[in-house]
Amino acid sequence: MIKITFPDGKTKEYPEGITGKEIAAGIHPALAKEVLSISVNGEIWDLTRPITGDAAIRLHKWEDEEGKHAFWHSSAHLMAEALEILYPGTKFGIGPAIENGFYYDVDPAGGKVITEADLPEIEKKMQELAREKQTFRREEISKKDALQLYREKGDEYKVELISELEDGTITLYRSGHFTDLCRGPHLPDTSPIKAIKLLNVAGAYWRGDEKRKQLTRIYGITFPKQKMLDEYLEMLEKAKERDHRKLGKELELFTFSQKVGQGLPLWLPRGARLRDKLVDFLRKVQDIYGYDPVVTPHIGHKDLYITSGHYDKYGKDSFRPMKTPQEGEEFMLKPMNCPHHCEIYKSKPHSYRDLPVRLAEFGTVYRYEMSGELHGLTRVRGFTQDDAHIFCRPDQLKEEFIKVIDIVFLIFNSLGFEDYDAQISLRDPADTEKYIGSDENWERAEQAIIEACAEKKLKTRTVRGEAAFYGPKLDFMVRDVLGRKWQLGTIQVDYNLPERFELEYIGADDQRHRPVMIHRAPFGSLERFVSILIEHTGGKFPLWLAPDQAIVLPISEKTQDYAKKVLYFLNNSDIRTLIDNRNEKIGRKIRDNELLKIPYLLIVGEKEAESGTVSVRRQGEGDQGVMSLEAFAGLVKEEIRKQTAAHTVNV
RNA sequence: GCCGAUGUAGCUCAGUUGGUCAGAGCAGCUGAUUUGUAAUCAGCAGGUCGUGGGUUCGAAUCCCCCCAUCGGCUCCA
Repeated sequence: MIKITFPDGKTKEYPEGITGKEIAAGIHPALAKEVLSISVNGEIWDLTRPITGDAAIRLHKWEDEEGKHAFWHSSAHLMAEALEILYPGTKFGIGPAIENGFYYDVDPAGGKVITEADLPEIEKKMQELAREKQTFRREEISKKDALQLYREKGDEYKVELISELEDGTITLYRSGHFTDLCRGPHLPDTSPIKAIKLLNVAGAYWRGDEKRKQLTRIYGITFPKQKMLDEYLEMLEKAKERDHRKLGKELELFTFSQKVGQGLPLWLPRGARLRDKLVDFLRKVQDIYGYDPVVTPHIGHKDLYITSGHYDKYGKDSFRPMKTPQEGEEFMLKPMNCPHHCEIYKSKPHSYRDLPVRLAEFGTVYRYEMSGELHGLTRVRGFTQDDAHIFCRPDQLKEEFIKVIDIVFLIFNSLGFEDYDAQISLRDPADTEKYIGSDENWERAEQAIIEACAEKKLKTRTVRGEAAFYGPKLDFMVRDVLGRKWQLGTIQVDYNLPERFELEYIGADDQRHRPVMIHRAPFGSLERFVSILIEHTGGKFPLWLAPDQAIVLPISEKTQDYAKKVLYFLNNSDIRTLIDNRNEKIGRKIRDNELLKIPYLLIVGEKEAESGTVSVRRQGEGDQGVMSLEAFAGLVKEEIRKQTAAHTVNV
């Protein structure tokens, strides 16, 4: 007998070799049907794998990540089996479960190109196979046998994977006619896989290495019930409605022109107004936090970037230098503001008493991004950073870092961004070659970040090897409507540029010292920030940011004069107001302006004209009743006051 | 950059096997209507079918180059 400990701490004796499935069935037959995988002493197992010693277990259902994981992993195998049947000779790379579904990287035989048109057929085959209720059988195999198996099969990808594994840890899973090298775990059989949807096909480099062969990656998702799949697909459709590229067009926020060039956004009046509001907001915050504004040109001498090291590192990936016609001097579009700011720092001597010096600029930079990377406003070739560089003493590093985290918090709180990841990126200790700077400085900077995050109680994920070449950093990442992650705010420590630009300050000891630099951009770039803001709000911006806050809708021409009075009154009260003077019925004006997501629609007819009032309609919420102009202006002011109260700065 | 898909009026889309196939709705313009909380009616105008080649008696439709967009991969100072 063995002792099994349940998550609630209770224990029970079972015969040796009992399986998760049997334990579940013993608790309740219904549970046995729902359970998908089991954790045994913290390791996720198949439900059918015999437990041979005392163990702490957890049973996983669909609601648990571990349950979904087994479900989707098994689905990937099911798809692989379907592919092997439909396209014999297909070779297989890896096929993991992912956050939403699964994929498999495959190399079809005979130059077959799998496209989206093939997906329905694959889905159909998967359905057939799932209904066969194929069992997944786990099998331990020696490295030698595994290698032989896949050499015979001619699958060089699996051979490569196996050759990197340790003998004694290799397992195969067999289901139907398909055998896969796999760590598991899997469902007992394929029967729970009821609803299948293959989503898209993409190219993916083998082992993520662009120098190696590109395999065909097929993404899919499966569910235990058709209804769940329908709901998932509906959710995806809804998310697409909030895509900033779609809303940007519909709400006339920004556009692109092939003639201007790809990845170069054109901000339309409504978008520019929104952007200006964000800039005003951050300027105010930065004033309070002791930043000094600076302005620098869009181009800089090539020598500037040779000094900064950017030319060496990124010269090939930048827009090519341009030459002056007479002297042939080379200039570059600026890819970074920091070299310019370093020169500003150098323009006069600094005392330790002056530090920190905080130079801020909404600086527009240009970077050559590969064409396949461009994406709406989130990834562009010309963008404006809410950039600033803090030059401080080494002993001020942590405190300055904390202040920047405060600014990021302030922005995220003000705009209701709650769902973000904070990632500390440290250097890869195994490969210190690719980084610039002394070990001692790296160590000190990494500690400062870690401590600052701990002090601000910021939940972070630490990733080694993700640091910039010049220093460690803290990034704030958010997701777009389709779940893709993007970096917004960033705070980066840099010991490198002060060195390269020979920046100095005079210390209390009357000696020259080198300052430390912090690069920071709480929005990241205005383009990306606005794209996320659009998706986050679905285009319904908070009143203080809305490009147009109200629109006056006269019922007929008879009330146009009064409507104009209302317009002037509100504009004079600093409420951004428009008028809809079209010769249309009121229902039409309401519909069109609701769709433009203007926060307040003010309907004025003869009744309102007589009494000096407006009939107020809040976007998305309907009629709010009639009120005087003064009362409406007060309402708007109060709403804005509440929204911007979150901006209160505590320094 | 790589793999795959897509590209028809400002927008959203129809165009069957190459032969009145250059269309519709919305937007725009003109006129009528003077309107009370999510689309008033009528008329007009608008496109070298992404660009450039090619095949053909004939190409939006077939082939090739290029450009852009979309989904991924890789990259992201």
